[in-house]
Formats: sequence, structure tokens, C-alpha cells
Amino acid sequence: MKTTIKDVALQANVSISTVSRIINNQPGYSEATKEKVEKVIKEMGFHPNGLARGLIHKKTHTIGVLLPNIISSFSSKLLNGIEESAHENHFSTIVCNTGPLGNRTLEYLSVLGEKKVDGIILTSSPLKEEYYKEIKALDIPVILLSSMSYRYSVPYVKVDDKQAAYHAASYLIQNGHTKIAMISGSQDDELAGLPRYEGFIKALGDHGLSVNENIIVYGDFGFQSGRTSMEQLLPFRDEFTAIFVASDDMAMGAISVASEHNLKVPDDFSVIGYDNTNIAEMAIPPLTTVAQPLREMGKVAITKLIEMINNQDTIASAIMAHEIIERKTVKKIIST
Amino acid sequence: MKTTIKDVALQANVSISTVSRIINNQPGYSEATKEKVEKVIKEMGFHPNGLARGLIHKKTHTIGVLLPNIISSFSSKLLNGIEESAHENHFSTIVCNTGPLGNRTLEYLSVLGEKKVDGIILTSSPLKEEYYKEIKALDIPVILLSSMSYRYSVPYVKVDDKQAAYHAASYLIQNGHTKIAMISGSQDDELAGLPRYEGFIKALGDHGLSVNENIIVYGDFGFQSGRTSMEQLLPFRDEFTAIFVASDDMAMGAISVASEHNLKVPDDFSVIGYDNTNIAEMAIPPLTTVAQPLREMGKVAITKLIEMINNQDTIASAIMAHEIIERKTVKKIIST
DNA sequence: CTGAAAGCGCTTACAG
DNA sequence: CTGAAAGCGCTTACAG
Repeated sequence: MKTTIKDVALQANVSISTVSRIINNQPGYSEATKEKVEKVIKEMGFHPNGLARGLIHKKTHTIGVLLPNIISSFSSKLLNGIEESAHENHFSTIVCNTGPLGNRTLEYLSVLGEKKVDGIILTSSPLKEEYYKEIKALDIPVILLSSMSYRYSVPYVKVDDKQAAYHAASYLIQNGHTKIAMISGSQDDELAGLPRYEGFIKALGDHGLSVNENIIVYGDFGFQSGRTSMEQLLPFRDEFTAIFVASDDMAMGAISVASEHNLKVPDDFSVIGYDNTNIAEMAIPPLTTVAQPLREMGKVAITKLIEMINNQDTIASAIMAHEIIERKTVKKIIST
Repeated sequence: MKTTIKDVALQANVSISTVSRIINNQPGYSEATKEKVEKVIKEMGFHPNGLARGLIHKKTHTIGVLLPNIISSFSSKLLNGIEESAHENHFSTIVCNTGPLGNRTLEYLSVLGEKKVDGIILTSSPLKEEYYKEIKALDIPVILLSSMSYRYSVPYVKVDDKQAAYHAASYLIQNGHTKIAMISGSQDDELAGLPRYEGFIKALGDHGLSVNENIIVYGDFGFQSGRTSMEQLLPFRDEFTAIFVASDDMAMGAISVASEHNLKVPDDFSVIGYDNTNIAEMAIPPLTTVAQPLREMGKVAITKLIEMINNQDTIASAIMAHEIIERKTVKKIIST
């Protein structure tokens, strides 16, 4: 039997109210009773029941985080920032792995609703109408992380993917590359696929380069699809000197296929990735890539979410700065 | 204002008790009232309040998971198995990143206590006396994952590290290597440092090989320490043909330093890692390593924990099978 | 088949 | 400074 506030009150010979005041640092007791009660609390190892408190305050100090792929280095870093910042603010975080396509999102939303979380972070996936409706019905503050919605006005924190891709391509161009391939995500993917593709195309255009459709191929951001994408690119080997790859994992896949064909990066061609996951720095040679401040983004999301929880009102979104991390996979080319 | 059971009762013109019976599938109402009430529930979008339920049942259907390093691929895989299996069993999981040395463990234990989680999984860190005491005081079932305790009788699920290390070394020996270096974790680390070291030493002994202290160096399992360890090994370059590295991250560090010195794996020396993290398969060449069934281990931990939650009694521990994943970093040597 | 009442463990006016 | 009572949103005997 866990000891309750009643047990403490009995033992200390005071009322429940008094014990409550003391554990909540509210005025209304003498120093003497305070000491007496605190002694009993120590002795009995009393911890107030969070459920009872939550029931009264309508606050659980718990937030729910929905992630499509908990196992990826990308999600881990976001989660790391979220969890750390949540803990600093005395919030616990419930993780929900919604699956690759976010299939379990609705399920999780419903349990988060019953558990009365104070807020929800939806990461890396589009805000579908059904999600939005459920969240509205639940009447819980939400923030989108590494995602956004044109349709619904929900605050978000993310990087500008189009701009980041634009910079990645520009970086290649500044290093003398004019024939540039791309391994892109699907154009159906409004979050990470399309915008990176568009940024790439725009950079080429702005620098007076033409687009060569032969050397734009599509994967799903995963290692394996990087491999197959590279195989599609191989026949056009002499049409490019560099590749912009929309994820580090795909970049690693591409490089490993190249290496199997005795093609060396960056000597035979340059590569710039996207994400700056752990692998990027461990790769041989270390991968030049576009970094998103993932931990930082997680922290900002929490800060904003808590603000929403405390003052009901809407909050501005944040576009976080990306950065190109120069490592060893892009070679400066002297124009021929 | 969220709608409560009272609102539903009022609207449907029945008592609270009846509504309660209906949402809990308990006998005691006519088909007619059931339909009426369910209609109202839909209309009002009523979801029972989990806090109130938890207060009564003394069950929250929530478990707490303590991880020392949420961001590592190792922890992510464990967490993935845990979360998936928890969700299947209708449990939510609160993640707690205790920090590299588990410094925040006590803090988290206390909040998990207040939140009345039904069970706790402590992963990858030793069960210190203070943790054990707190957990006992909280009176919540615990299971150790990728960890164990000699001192306290707490169920655990892990791999036999000593045996796995023994196999890794034996694998090298079977491939003709007789001069084998090791990059180990600290011998002060009873969980992953000492046992892997011991398994390595025992394998050498059992195969009649002598131990060369020059080529046993110590890191902290991280990429950087793999780099510095390799630098310590370099002066003794001709005293080994293979290295057993106690983590994949360190193996990657070692290989990258080697590559900077124009040493190629496996042509110049072989490497076998430990963990089978994502990087292992993305590496060039892909890393031969010892795999732990991490997702599976997470699932087993949940299964056992839930069993403990339901029938108070103690549970047997599980030693999971490890496996050597043969990839491309170990070369068969023909004895000279 | 249905409802009134007590209770889960707390907090918060209210009264003294 | 202190306590009795009502209430947070439910469930569960108990009575009818």
C-alpha cells in the first residue's frame, strides 16, 4: 500500500489540508507543524499522487511526441532535444512511433487524448485533415516539428528545405561544378521531397545552368534507395561531376555503390548530402552535408509548445537556420 | 470545456453509472439505452478521462524507460522494440534520457513515481544502490535491459557479453588470425567493458594464443575514442593482423584513422565490431560485427515487465542470442 | 435494467 | 494558523 496524504496527516496529527499546504509551499502553517509534517513525509517516503493532482489541475505535465521513425538518427536527435528541454521544464514526454507512413497517428492521438497530455508535437509528417480534426476535437495545443501545413494554421518549427537545397546546389556550383546530378526524394512528398528538388532546380537556373533530366533520380531517403538510385545514375557517369543527395543515408548508399564500381569520392565525383546524421562524420571520407539544428529544433518546439499551454494563444512559427558542413566529399574543380 | 461522463449522462437522460457501464462493456443495460448513450457519446466526442480512471484502478497503462543516451543507434533500437511492444499491449511509454553517466536517474525515478507508471525499464546502466532503494520505495516493478545486477535480484534481459566477445575473437582465430589486437571499453565498466575484455582473453587462451598487452587499448565506446585508440595501436602495427573492437562506433573511428594512414581494411588488417548499428552496414566496406537482437530485446523486456505488473511475482531473466554478422572487414588469412 | 452514494488522492475556497 | 467540506471525473458495490 502506497502511503497517501491521509496517512501522513494521521501520523503527523494534522489535517489533510495542512499537509497539502506544506507540500505545495502555500502559506498557512507554523514553522513547528511544517517541521513535524516534513519529518513524517520523509519517514513514510510519501510522494504526492500525480494523477490526483492532475485531475484537479487539469494539467499532467506530460506531452506527447509523434514520430514516424523513432529509430532514425534524424528522429533521435529531435527527440533528444525535445526530451531534454521538456525535462528542464518539468514535463515528461510520451513517445509514439507512428510508423513509416504515420499510420498509427490516429490511434496514438486518441490515447494521448485519454491520458490528457498537455500538448502534442507532431514531427516529420504532413498534417492530414483527419489528424487536424482529431486534435481540434481533443482541444490540445499542437506544434509541427520538421513539418508544416499550408492548409491549417498550426505553428511549426522547421528549416526552409527549398532554401537549404538551393544553398547545397550553389555550394557545388561555387566549387566549379556545372554538371550536377540529384538523388531526390519523391516529388509527392511535400515536406522533404518537392522543396529540395525545387531548390536544386532554382539554383541551377539562377546560375545559368540547364537541367539534365537524365541525372535526376528519385529515392525514399533510405540507404537502399540510395544504392539503387546510384545504379540508375551510373550509365550517365560522364554527364555529371557532382551529386546533390537529399539525405545522408541515400548519400551513403550512393557512395558505397560507387565504391563497388571503383569510383572514388571525391576524386571521381563529388557528393553533398542532407541531414548531417552521425554517419556523415563517421563516413570515409567524412561526408559534406547540409545540417539542420535538430536538437535545437526540438528545444524550440518545446519552448513554444509550453508557451501555448500556458497562454492559450497562438504562437509564431520558426524557420531555423541550416548550415553546410564542409567535410571531404566535395572537390573544388578548376574549370576546363 | 471538455465533455465529461456527467455531460453525457445528462444529455442521454440516464445516470452516470449507466454510461460508465456502457463504456466499460459491463453488463447491466438494455440495448435501447446502449444505443442512445453511444449516440450521445459520438455526438459530444466524449473520451473518458484517463487520470480519473487511473486514480481508481491504480493503473496508468504507462511505463517509464530510462536510457543513458537516447541519441545512440543502440538505444534507439531498444526503444523501438520497447515502444512497439508496449503500444501493442496498450501501454504508453515515457522516455527518460538519464545522460551519459545516468546522472539524472534519481530525478527521473522520482517523477515516474509521481506519475504512477506501472513499471520501469532501466537500460544499459548499472543498478546502483541508490537506484535500487528508490525503486523499492516506489514499489514499482522494474526490469533491467542490456544490464544486470549481481547484487540485487532484479530480472534482466541481455546478451552474454563475455560469450559474444569470446565468439568474436574465435571467429577471427578461425579465419587464421593469431595476432589479435583489441580496442576495449573500460575495465571498470562491469556491463560492457570487463566482460567483453574477459571473453576476448579467454578465447585467446583457449586457442593457445598468448596475450600481447601492447595491443590492447581502451576507449569509451565512442567514435572519437576509436580514433585515439587506433592511434595508440599504430606504433605496434606489425604485431597484429586483426582487431576486435568493443563497439561499432569505435570500429568506425579506428578504420577512419587507419584510412588516413593509407591502411586499408581488410587488406592491411581485419576488424570485427560489436553492436551492429546502422553504420555497420553503411560503412565502406560494410563492417563485420557482433549483433545483439536489440528490438527483440526491447520486446522481451516489455513482455516480462507486463507479466510482472499483472502477477506481482518475480520473473526469470533472459539471455538473448547474439550473432556474428559477416560482412567485409575480416579477411581469411592463410597461415604463413 | 437502473440510480444514489461512497471513494480513488488530492486541492481549494470557506469558516473559524 | 488550522480543519471540514466540496469537488476533479470516474468506478464500483449496493439497493431496488
